[in-house]
Amino acid sequence: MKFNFMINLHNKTYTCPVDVSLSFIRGKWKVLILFHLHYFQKRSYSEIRDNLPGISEKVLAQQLKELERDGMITKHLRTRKPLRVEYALTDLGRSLSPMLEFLSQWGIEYLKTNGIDYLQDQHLYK
Amino acid sequence: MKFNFMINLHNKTYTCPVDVSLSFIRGKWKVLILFHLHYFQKRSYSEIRDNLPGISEKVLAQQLKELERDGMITKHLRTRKPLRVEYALTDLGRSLSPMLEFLSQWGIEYLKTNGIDYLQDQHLYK
DNA sequence: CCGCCACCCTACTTTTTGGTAAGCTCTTTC
DNA sequence: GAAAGAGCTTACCAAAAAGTAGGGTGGCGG
Repeated sequence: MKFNFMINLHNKTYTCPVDVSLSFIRGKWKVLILFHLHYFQKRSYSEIRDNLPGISEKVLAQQLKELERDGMITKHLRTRKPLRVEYALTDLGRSLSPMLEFLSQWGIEYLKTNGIDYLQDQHLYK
Repeated sequence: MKFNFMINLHNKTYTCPVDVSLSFIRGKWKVLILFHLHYFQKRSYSEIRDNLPGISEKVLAQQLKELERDGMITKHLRTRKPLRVEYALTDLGRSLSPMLEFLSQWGIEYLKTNGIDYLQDQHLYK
């Protein structure tokens, strides 16, 4: 039983629907950004940046742009005079929420079985 | 509200549990391999290869090794005389099944809203 | 005994991705 | 009016990931 045929979409080729899904979340920080927005609903540029320790401005701006282009997030101009923006998930982005939650829970579980209690630690560090 | 502290595990640093989860499935083909094994239960090296059009033997062997090292899959020696092996998900690997199913369904949905009926096409190509 | 297939491995190159550092506008704050 | 912060951009460089091309063993089928 084989079904190795290709899917063509947006001038790219995918091996299967999973591959299509993955194309949206590839990139070191994308899922983290999506999870962040899932968790906080609306966030400014600097709020996202400050909660992703290690990300560079270049990469952040880049991935935000790609996520916006792909219809996963929106960028809302709050004020133009002092430039203030707000990022949030779109409906499409929100449709990934179950996965984002799953990844978070799975990670917490994995840490627990490896002797790290994330929730307790979170409490310690706050 | 901020909680930017780090998690240390296996000599690496993670920003949050989601990041921990992601570390297991990074790589262009890993999720595809996992989904494949989720779908077929047991598969040989060449069965996996033939169902991932475009993957090189180098990368396949590499990612299989990493997945094995990370406890996601097992490699079972079926026969030694003619070397025949069988890859399958471990319990840990199987614990990702909900996500694998989700990614597949999400991709199918996405394709549908973009005018591609995957199931129908699958029928056509088989 | 020739070739093919399963099951890889290795050296090397290319591509992709991410990081560094700096700069720029506008605005509020001291 | 200097500094600092939001929200970026750009040029350049490094690292990571993936691709290419070949090699190798050991059956098995003809």
